[in-house]
Order: sequence, then C-alpha cells, then structure tokens
Amino acid sequence: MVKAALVDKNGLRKGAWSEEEDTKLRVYVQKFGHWNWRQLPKFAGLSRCGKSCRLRWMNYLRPDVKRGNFSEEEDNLIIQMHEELGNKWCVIAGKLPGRTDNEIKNHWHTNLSKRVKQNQSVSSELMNKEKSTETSQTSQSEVSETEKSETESVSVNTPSESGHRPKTVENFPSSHEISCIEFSSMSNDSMSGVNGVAEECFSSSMEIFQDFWNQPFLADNNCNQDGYDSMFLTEEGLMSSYASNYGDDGIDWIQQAMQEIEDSTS
DNA sequence: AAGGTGCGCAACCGCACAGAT
DNA sequence: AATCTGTGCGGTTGCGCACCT
Repeated sequence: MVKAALVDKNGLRKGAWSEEEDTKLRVYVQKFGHWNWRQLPKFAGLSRCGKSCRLRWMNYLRPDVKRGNFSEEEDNLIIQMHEELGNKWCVIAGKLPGRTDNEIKNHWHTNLSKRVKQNQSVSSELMNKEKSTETSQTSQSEVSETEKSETESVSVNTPSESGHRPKTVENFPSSHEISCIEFSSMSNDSMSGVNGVAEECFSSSMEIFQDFWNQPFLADNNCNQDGYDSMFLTEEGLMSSYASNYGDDGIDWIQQAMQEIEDSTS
C-alpha cells in the first residue's frame, strides 16, 4: 500500500513513515507548530526532508483529517466543483472539511473520473437515441420527453443544468488562508483526535500553551527560523523556563523539550 | 496453492509562486 | 531588478493488497 522505507544518498529516509516518525512529527508540530518545514525535521529529530514532513502532516497526521469513505454528498460536490474548476484540488479540498487535496485527487482518479465518463457515455447514447427518435417519430413527443428526463437524471450536473453558477476562484480561501484554517482547527476540541500517546504527553503542556493555540496565526506568521525564540519569549514568558535554562540558543531548548517528550512517551 | 493483474492510496517529484534579501 | 529561499500544488510513481485465473 505504501512505499517501502529506504535511505537516500543524503541519509534522508524516504517512503513509508514508521509509527515512531509519526509520533515525533505529530508531537513536534502540535507543540511548536510548523514555523519552517525545511528546518523542522532537524529539530524534531527526523531524518526526513521538510517537504516530506509537511506532506505527512497535511495528508495524514493533522488532527482534523477525516478518514474513511466519501459520502454521496462529497462525491457530488467534488464532481460538480471539478466540472467548474478543473484540477484545482486544493480549492475543492477547501470546500470539503477534513479532506485533503491528495485524498480528493486520488478519489477522483480511482472512482469519480470513471463514474463521470460512464455517465457521459450513457448520456450521449441517450441523446443519440433521442435524435433518431425525433427524426422518425416527430409526433411522439411524449416518449422523447421521458427519455430526456432520464438522460438528465443520469448525467452529471453541469452548471447550466443544475442552475448552479460557477463560483469564481476568488470565492475560495487562498492556500494561505486554508493553511490558517487548518492550523486554527487545532483547537482543544480537535486535540481529542490526537492519539493517546501524544494526548497524554500534551495534557500538561496544553495548559501552558493555551494562549499559543488560541492564536493560530502566530505559529504561521510569526515563527520563522530567525524568530522562534523571540516569539516564545514574547508569549508572556510562557517559554521563559525553557529559554532561560538554555540561553539564547533556541535549538538547545527545543531539542531538550523534544527529548523530554520522547522520554515521557517511552 | 501459486502466479498474474488491477486497484487504491501514500508518498515523491518538479514546477510555480510569493516573500525576503 | 535579480537572486534566493520556502511553501504549496498538481502530476506521477510504486508498493501492497485483493481478486482472478
């Protein structure tokens, strides 16, 4: 199902993620946010490239990711939006809470595209049938009407058919906004979705970080590789216990914090 | 039971874009 | 204005499972 794990020439792991890697990444992002994906694996103790970490978090580890089968409503919405927008998976994902662009894309390629093709071929078949009926039996309009309605019922709703006007892309959240939404969704509510180990680990630290999690944009916008320690220091001394213990070198206290997390989970 | 084949999905890759320098 | 860096998106790959012969 997943790519086998292997190590590339730079010593970075590729392929399937282990449970341990997942836990490390989940714990780190939940605690510190993703202030810099490139640097993140170094601090989180992961031998992965930042891109891989980001993808794993976005598509799998995020607390608000919905797993499982797509509902009929979701399918219809995807088909409809794909009709309007094309392969704008991130935009479509923005309209389906808990679904990732990757998941929707996969679902489209494996299921929905086939369904749409089928529907279109059935639709055109019936249209042809209707045409020939019309030319040969112009007086029997009732039959045509019946077939017409059948055609409409099996064909995919196009914007014109459904009366649903195409939404402009501007109506949807930008990728940045989506990123903010997804981060803001990591409230205490959604923390219930975190697995037991991480949850236990966070139960105490979450109190300390309450303000931090209530200000989701802080993590996205204010935390860069140069500013992480200043950010925490300005959080009313929330991180001062860490920071004061380890001086100006933020890396040390982050790694120390991660070590503490690892110790508590082992 | 064993080998072949197709499918589903997690993950990778390359490119484009935005912001910083 | 040019270059660099980080991030996000869409296309593609490839592994593992289920089903078929």
